[in-house]
Formats: sequence, C-alpha cells, structure tokens
Amino acid sequence: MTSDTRAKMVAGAADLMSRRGVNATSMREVVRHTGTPRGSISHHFPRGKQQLIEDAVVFAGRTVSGPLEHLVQSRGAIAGLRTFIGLWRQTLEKSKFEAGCPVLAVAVEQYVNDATEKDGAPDEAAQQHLLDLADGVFADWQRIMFTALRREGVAPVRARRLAALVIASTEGTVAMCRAARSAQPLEDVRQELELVLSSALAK
Amino acid sequence: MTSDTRAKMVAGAADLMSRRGVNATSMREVVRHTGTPRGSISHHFPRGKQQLIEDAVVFAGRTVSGPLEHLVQSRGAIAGLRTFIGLWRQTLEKSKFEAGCPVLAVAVEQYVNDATEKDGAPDEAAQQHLLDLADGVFADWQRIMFTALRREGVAPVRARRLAALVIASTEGTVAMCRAARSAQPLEDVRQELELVLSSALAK
DNA sequence: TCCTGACTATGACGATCGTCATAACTTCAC
DNA sequence: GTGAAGTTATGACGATCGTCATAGTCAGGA
Repeated sequence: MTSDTRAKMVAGAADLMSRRGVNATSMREVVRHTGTPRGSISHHFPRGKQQLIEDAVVFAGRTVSGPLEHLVQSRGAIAGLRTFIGLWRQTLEKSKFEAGCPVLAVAVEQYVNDATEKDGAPDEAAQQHLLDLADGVFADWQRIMFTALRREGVAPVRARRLAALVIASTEGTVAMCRAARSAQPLEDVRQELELVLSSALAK
Repeated sequence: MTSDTRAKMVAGAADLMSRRGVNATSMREVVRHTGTPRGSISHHFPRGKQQLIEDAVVFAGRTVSGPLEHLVQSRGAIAGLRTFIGLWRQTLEKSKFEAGCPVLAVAVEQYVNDATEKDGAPDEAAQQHLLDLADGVFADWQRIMFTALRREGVAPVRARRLAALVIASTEGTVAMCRAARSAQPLEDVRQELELVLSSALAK
C-alpha cells in the first residue's frame, strides 16, 4: 500500500488547518499530532509544507464532496443542503467548535514561508496555486448543488446563483459558529436556505 | 490628539490581518507597513500583539458598522444590504482580491503566540477573548440588519434568521471571491439575497 | 547472505518571531 | 534652563519555524 503514514499526515494537516489556520499549522505539530515520524516528511512530501497543504485541501474537498454527491443524487437538492450543513455541524460540535473548514482557512489566509523566501516578497506562484485549489474545491461543491437544482427544473443562471449562495453562506456560517461557539447560526441559515430552495423548486 | 501612531498601527494591523491572516501578521511587519516606530509598540500596546489584534478587530467592526448603520436608517434594509456587500466589493477590488475581512480571519484561525506560551498549551483565555470580540462584531452587524427588518415589518424570529443569513453569506462570499480572484460570487449572492429580503418584506 | 531501495531518526542551519531592557530623543510646564 | 513625562531607537533573548544532510533501520529479492 502507498504508505498509511502519508495519509495520516494529510488528514492530520487538514484537521490542524481547520483549527488553527494554515500558518499556525507547523509540520512538527502535524507529526506530533498524528504520531507519524518527522523524518518521513521530506520523503512523502518532497516539496515540503506547500505540498502537504495542497494535499490537505484536496483531501478536505473530497471528504465533503463524496457524501454530498451521493446524497444529492439519491435524494435531491434539499437533502443535499441538509447533508452539507449537517456535515459541518458535526465537525463543529464534535470538536467543541474548535475545528472549522480547512479550505476556508486557505481562502482567508496567505501562506507565507520564511524559509524559502529570503527576500521580502512572498512566493506569488505558490499562493496562487493554493488559491486555485481552494477555488476548485468550492467550485466542485457548487457544481454538485448546481447539477441537482438543474435536474429539478431550476433555470441555469438561477441554479448557479443558488449554488453559490448555499456554499458561501454555509462556509461563512461555519466561521460564525466558531466565533459564537454555538450551532445556532447554522440552524438559522439552514432554515432560510431551505425556504429559498423549496420556493425556487416550486416555481 | 491621542497619538496618530497608535491609530495607524491599528489600521495597518487590520489591513494586514485581512490579507495574510492573524498569525502571518507580525508586529515588525505592521510597523514596516505603516512607517511607524517599532519602539512604540510596547508603549502603545503594553499587552503586546494580543492587544493590537483586539483593537484591530473592533476597529474593523466600527469601520463597517458606521456606514452600514447610517445607510440602513436612512434608506432601509435593502439599501443596507447593498451597502454591506458594496463595502466588501470595494475592499476586494481595490486590493486586487488580496484583502478580505480581518474579523473573519480571527474567526477562522487560532492565535498562537510562541513567546508567551512556553508550555505546549496555547493561551486559552486569550483565544476566547478574541473570539468574543469577533462574535461581538458579527452580532453588531446582525443587529443593524435585524433592526431594519423589524422596522419594515418582518417578524422577530424571521428577522433574526435573515440577518444571520445576510452576514454569514456575505462573509463566506468574500472568502470565495478571494479564492476565485473575482467578484462574481459576490454579485450572484447579492442578487439572491435581494430576492429573499424583498420577498420577506412584501409578505 | 548480501544488496538495494524505501522509509525513518536526528541534529544542524539560517531565519523570523514576540518580548523586554536600556538608552536616546522630544516637548513643555515650571 | 531644567526636569519630567511621553515617546522612540536599538539590540538582545529564547523560542519555533521549514529545510536539509547524514546516518540509521528494515524489508524482500538475488
């Protein structure tokens, strides 16, 4: 098998990133947190921390899009919304509102690596690539919602906007729940989004 | 006057936090970025970086709630929504999608300070206080929207949910725009939110 | 058995970080 | 003018960081 160690590092990095953010997640902490050998970092991730973060972002993307796509295809858009919000609610509550969304962390922060950037300027290309990956994850989640809405009769333009609203508001709400240390905002937003979607479907 | 230096530091910290996040914003960079004297840090902020971040969060909160409250009171909830989204759109475009929301950064990250935390455990109380402040800013913005909706006839419970939806989705969309380096998501979400609000007001 | 390749252990390197102590510079009432 | 208080300048301290080089371990095929 392709090394269980590597997978544990990626999952651990995603978890830590969702709690502390990208820059506050050190590779030393990842191996401490996951019980993996520090010496294996440069073996499994030759491009270093940058590569670990990249893998963590797409890992987090797949972790959500898997169940989401499944539920959406078998039970429709509204069930997909409930699944999406329910997944984040679980993450928040199981971690006592410490963990959030690692993809959002990448979208909010700017990754700076002092070691490889001797000169003042941060590595432009590396940051752009991380943003591309985060954008790709968001676009993937949106695509799933979009497809479901289309299949249930919503016009293309409207479906795109609604999918954007669902993903964006959920991500924002996850952060607000973290700040409030309460799942109340998620509940409020879920109710309103269900109203919006069912009224768009009834049209 | 109570030291122009101090104000510049706070504003500069808020700007840097919105671009890089909390942990990637160093005090040395704040003084570099604002042209303020490094030696004045411990004079104006005896509690150090923690205090600077706290001040930056409430500064960012006021910067938005000022215009927002004004527009909402003179022209109503829908105008308030347009103002709120318009402010973020300006921030994003003027910075070429590098700057975002510093309050969101606090809500997404976890502030860790190696200097004052010799032992492994991060300072629990400090982090909680930052979250309280971020939560307070979000609550303040929500309160403004809530009051406007109430005044225009929306039932209390519904008004609370709608206010939460507006703030959360806008914050989430700002992050998504940063990832996409495009204002398109903000435009999509704005349109849908206007539909939701006007239909709630027409009820 | 031995060798080869994949993996792990460990410590050094240069850098930045936040904080602090100390000294110098202003400003202005007295 | 001369203190004193409010500021600013500067460098040191201990810590962590990401990376790298080197050496060690350990499978399984020849």
